[in-house]
Amino acid sequence: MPQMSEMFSIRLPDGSVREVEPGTTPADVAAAIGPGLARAAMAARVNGEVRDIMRPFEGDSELALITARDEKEALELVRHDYAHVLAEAVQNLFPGTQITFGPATEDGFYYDFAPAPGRGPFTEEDLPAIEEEMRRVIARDAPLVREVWSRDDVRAYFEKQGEAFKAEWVMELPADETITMYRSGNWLDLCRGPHLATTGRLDPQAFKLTRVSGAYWRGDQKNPMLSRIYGTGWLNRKQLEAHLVRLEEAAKRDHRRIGQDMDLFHLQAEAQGSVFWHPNGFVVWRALEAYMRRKLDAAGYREVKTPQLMDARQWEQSGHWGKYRENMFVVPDEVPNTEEEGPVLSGEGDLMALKPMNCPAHVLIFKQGIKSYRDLPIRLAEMGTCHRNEPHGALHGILRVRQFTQDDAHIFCRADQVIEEVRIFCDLLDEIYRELGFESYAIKLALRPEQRFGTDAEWDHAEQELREAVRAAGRDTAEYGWEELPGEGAFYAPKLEFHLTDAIGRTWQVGTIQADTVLPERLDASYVGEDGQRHRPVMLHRAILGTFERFIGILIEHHAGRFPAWLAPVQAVVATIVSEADAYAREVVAALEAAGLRVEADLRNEKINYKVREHSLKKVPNLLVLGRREAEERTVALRPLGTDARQEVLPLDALVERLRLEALPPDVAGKG
RNA sequence: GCCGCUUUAGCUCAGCCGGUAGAGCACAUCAUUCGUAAUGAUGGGGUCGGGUGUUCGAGUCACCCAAGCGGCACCA
Repeated sequence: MPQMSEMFSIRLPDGSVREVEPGTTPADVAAAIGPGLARAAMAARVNGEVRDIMRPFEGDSELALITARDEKEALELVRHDYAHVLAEAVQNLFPGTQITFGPATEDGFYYDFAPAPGRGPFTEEDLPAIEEEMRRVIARDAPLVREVWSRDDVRAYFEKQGEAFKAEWVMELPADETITMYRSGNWLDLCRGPHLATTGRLDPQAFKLTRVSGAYWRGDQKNPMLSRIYGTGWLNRKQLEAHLVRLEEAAKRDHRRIGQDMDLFHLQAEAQGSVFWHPNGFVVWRALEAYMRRKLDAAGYREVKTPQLMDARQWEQSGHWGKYRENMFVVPDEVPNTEEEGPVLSGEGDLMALKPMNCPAHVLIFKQGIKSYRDLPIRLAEMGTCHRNEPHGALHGILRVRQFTQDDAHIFCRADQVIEEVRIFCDLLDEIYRELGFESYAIKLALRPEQRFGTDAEWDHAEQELREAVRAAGRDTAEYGWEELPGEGAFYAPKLEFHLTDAIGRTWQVGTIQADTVLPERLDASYVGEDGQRHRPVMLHRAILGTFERFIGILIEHHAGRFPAWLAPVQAVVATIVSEADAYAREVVAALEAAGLRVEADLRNEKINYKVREHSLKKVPNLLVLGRREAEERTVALRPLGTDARQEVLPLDALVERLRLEALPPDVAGKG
């Protein structure tokens, strides 16, 4: 009979306790409870830490077995294992390939490789063969065995294997870290784990390699570029298929595709990164802009318009020339020499730059005349068009462009007004996001970065003020995904970021507000205080939509092109069935236009089926069908977008009033 | 900027080993007046992203450039 002290007490989630001998593993406990659980158990949570199910207990422990029901942990485990299997498969097929890192991601996994000498990066053509080999590795069902190694042994092993990256990495692990290797057959990887008991626990039909790409070693542009293989991985085939369907659905919402289908805008090489807004797309822009103007007017902002071009010396003074020049478009202030030479310049003129942001110009407006503390806060808004020479690889549809228009504003206020102004801003932004049809968004506080201006005391103060403002607005809660992001702030100030969640759960950072004392200082902005002395105002940089280009892109994807009526380029199409209804159709169009609606007539000699299809694909919110019957009875058959053939027939007057109300912008609709 | 892929008619795409370009939709004309997601026939339309080279001959092969796409890096 062994002494109690030699036994470990294992406490299970139901509160029961089992005494086990040293060397016992969670898998043993699972087997003792029942064969079903033994089969289902993928890993173990031991004292709060997820561990291998075959790793013996090291003392008295709290144990919870992880099964597929613990979806978050289970997915993370299988994805990490798929990455591991991917690495093994690649090395089987391509000897000489070096392994580096391979983590789980949001919907799958990736692994970064250094291709063998003489062999280029992997291409998509390699993927089917690699998938096959992964299935063979899974089928071999080798145990994944955790082994504790010494740092020097690991380095010696990888150096011998020609694995320079792994050998480099192991030397940089923290001194107190237990270094583990995972063995699958005779294949070894440096890995923290945990892993499933064997590769055969993976479903060979629940993963798919999706793409290849380059990625810098350790995420640093100065390092060599590795070849990354991405995959998506799930617990079972059904989940994988559901995921692939979701990807297809997301692709259908792509704003570039819808922008073309609905004739909203286009992009072309001659104006790389700038948008050509077509009449349809610009309707959306104007409706959104008019809405924002009403909101800002009502919130005490004054709108301004400032120059596109300013002298380089001004940008020097604001600090942009030093920090931001490589992203600025600089133009010489001179005319071409001769007509023959075309746009050739001598280079002798002064330099000017297109504004990459509006802040300095707003400070210059603030500085005109003397401001009293009584004047503050002063809220200057601008639909500010800016140019930034973004890295070309960053450009993406209309979401990331080189010319864009911000819903920008700068609030100049006293230090004691910052919290209240930020709080008011939070409320305004909340109202706008809801009116624009977004049900949820998250608020993040981006804290001081490593490279920054100002003292720690100033940062403490600035960060604390933003925290307090969000608390005052009642939004520092889980509902608003409130969290703080260390190191993510701008170099001159911490910032609040507002991330919208769209209809299919993706998030987009759009709004921001940041409290800045640096620029007022650099540009010598001041106001006269109660004490008769000059003081520096605080400058709050803020945007709600971010940019019109990006926000409209997000709206397109959020609504999948089916805009609410107030934003829709065409709000209704009047489609006739027979030409006898043409005259009446013109009357209907005139009545709707008189009510302020954007209407088009479709009197073409086409079948009604054809017209329904075409306008449905163009996502026109209301189709008004007129046949002989409607013309005689002076009614309209209304078919709202997305409904089936059963339409509602209304008298003309009622129809006009109904569509008029439906097309009111959200800020007007509530007010009768 | 870095890695990979792509670029053929307005759109979506096909063109095997190099032999002088094709489909569907769209567009135009004609016929059809047909009640809720594609009526039929006929027709027009492309210096195959740009450049250089290899070749008797290049949409097809090689190299350079550009743009687009997917990532990486960037995102005051």
